[in-house]
Amino acid sequence: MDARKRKRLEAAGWQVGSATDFLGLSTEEAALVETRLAVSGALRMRREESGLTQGALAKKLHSSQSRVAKMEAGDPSVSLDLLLRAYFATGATKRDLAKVLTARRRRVAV
Amino acid sequence: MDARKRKRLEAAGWQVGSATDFLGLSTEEAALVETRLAVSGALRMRREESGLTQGALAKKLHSSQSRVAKMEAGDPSVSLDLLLRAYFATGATKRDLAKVLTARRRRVAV
DNA sequence: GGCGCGCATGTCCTATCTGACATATAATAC
DNA sequence: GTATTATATGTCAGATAGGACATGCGCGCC
Repeated sequence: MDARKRKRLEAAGWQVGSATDFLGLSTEEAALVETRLAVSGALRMRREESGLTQGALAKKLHSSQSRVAKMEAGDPSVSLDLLLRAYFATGATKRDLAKVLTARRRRVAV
Repeated sequence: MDARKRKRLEAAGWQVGSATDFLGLSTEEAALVETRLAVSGALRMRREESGLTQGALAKKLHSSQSRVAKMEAGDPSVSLDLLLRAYFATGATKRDLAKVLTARRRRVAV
């Protein structure tokens, strides 16, 4: 199974297990998926905190509301490039990103 | 701003180099580019420190030597997804990534 | 000199991602 | 009720990134 396919499956919530796990692929993919999720969560937080709608953010990015929704949903069809572009467009900095990457998984407010 | 983005904006009818700069686009692009460069530099460092050739790393990734060369050169044809996949494949963690993002630009050894 | 090794660069063809659009759902206001 | 607003989901043509391959460059070695 190639890495791309694998990524798609895992991001979609699948448990992909096979011999390749012994080659470190699993760890590497996990880190990537975690990174994506961390950014997409942080993006939603920043957007909501700045009172922007998905449509408004999309306009800033010259993108579309549906794509912003997919970013925040962690949809595997969204690249990290686009995710980060959106994240930075909310005013976040590299330093903010670093924080998000080290932060322990946050419990959502209720 | 890289040529592709510029082309896209211009094709969409924007004046690049003037008004759009005030909308935070410039800052956002800068952060993205800096992030890419930071990762690509860190990748090369980790690869060399672990004594891997570009070809060997490529094999791990099921990619090719030329693409690894492009990653490390910061070539715009390489996505952040691929860059991070490679970085994590060297054994780096999210925490390592966070460090790289906050580190002051390092002077290359002479 | 030639040979091999590691890295860089450019060009294919194909796979994947993107913005746009349509449409659906949910919540609120009237 | 239905209108509006924000978000979610699916699809598609066109744009872009992918691996593979060829080739060039520098360097150490014999």
